[in-house]
Amino acid sequence: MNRTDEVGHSLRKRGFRVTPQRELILAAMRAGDGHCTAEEVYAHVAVLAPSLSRATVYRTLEFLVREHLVTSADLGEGRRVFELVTAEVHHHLVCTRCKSVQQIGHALIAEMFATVEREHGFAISTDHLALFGLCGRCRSAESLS
Amino acid sequence: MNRTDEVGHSLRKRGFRVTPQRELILAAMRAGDGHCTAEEVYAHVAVLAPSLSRATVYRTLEFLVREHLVTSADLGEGRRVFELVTAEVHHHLVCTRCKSVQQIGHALIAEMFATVEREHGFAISTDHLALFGLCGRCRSAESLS
DNA sequence: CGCACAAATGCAAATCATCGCAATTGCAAT
DNA sequence: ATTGCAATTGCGATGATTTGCATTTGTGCG
Repeated sequence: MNRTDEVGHSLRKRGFRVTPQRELILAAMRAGDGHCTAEEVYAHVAVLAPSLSRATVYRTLEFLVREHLVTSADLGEGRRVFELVTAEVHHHLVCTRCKSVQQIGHALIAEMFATVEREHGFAISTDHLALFGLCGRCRSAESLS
Repeated sequence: MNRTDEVGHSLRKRGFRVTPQRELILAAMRAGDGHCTAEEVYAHVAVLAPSLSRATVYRTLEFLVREHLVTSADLGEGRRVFELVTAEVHHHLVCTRCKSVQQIGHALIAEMFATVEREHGFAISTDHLALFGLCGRCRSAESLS
């Protein structure tokens, strides 16, 4: 049983449908390198299924996020990206100067989440954070000026 | 010298202009209860200055964020909110179930930021985080079902 | 199989947000 | 007070995203 079937089964089990549109959208996301914007998914899918509407892409992505099969993060400047949920939970550091994006693991963040939960009784489920600031290179460049 | 003058002075000192539009937008934000969306600001100022365009509101808010006079956060559901920078840096816990929003201080977050900086050489400047999850009440309700 | 029904889609219109560019206008220096 | 210049605005166009509603179509069930 491949991953497509697994996802399909898991959706059906929860009372949702597995439509050709959803399969195409998931396939498009698997084909990409990880992050993709809604428009990228649409462009990819529109080749195979020209009648598939933008609205369906947006609604499906939102649906997949709601069902925890996909995560999304706003990397600033209108760049909202989507990514299939994989084993590795991670977050991003976005440099506001050079726009570079680096990835960090979940450990540090999880620790902070645990403290918040302990002190405020609030269980955080955010699993794809974008944190803005200056990367190492830009910090050096900045301090020279 | 009131706060308006202070902001004006601080902007001029940095080579920016204090225009009637900017003053109106700042006044609208002070009139609100803290958080406000771009559309709310626009609706508020459009009464006094119908010719003030939406583009100016969006550009001005973005400008004020860039100049650290305003912070913004995406509290989910397409609601990007803006807030005047006050003394107290804070963040928000947004319950995905009951939509309640609670505020937390900067201390816990700052600690995590410091660790990220130490381990990744990245200086985070994010000062208004929205973290999603379940509030105490909804966690109890959830565990019953 | 074929049916029933709710879930999902497509379309078009509404909404939210951004952008290029010409015209305007603060403001600092005469 | 006047002037010069760059910052800012308004406008209209464009792009991104969401929504309402009629229609289509998976899915479970007999």
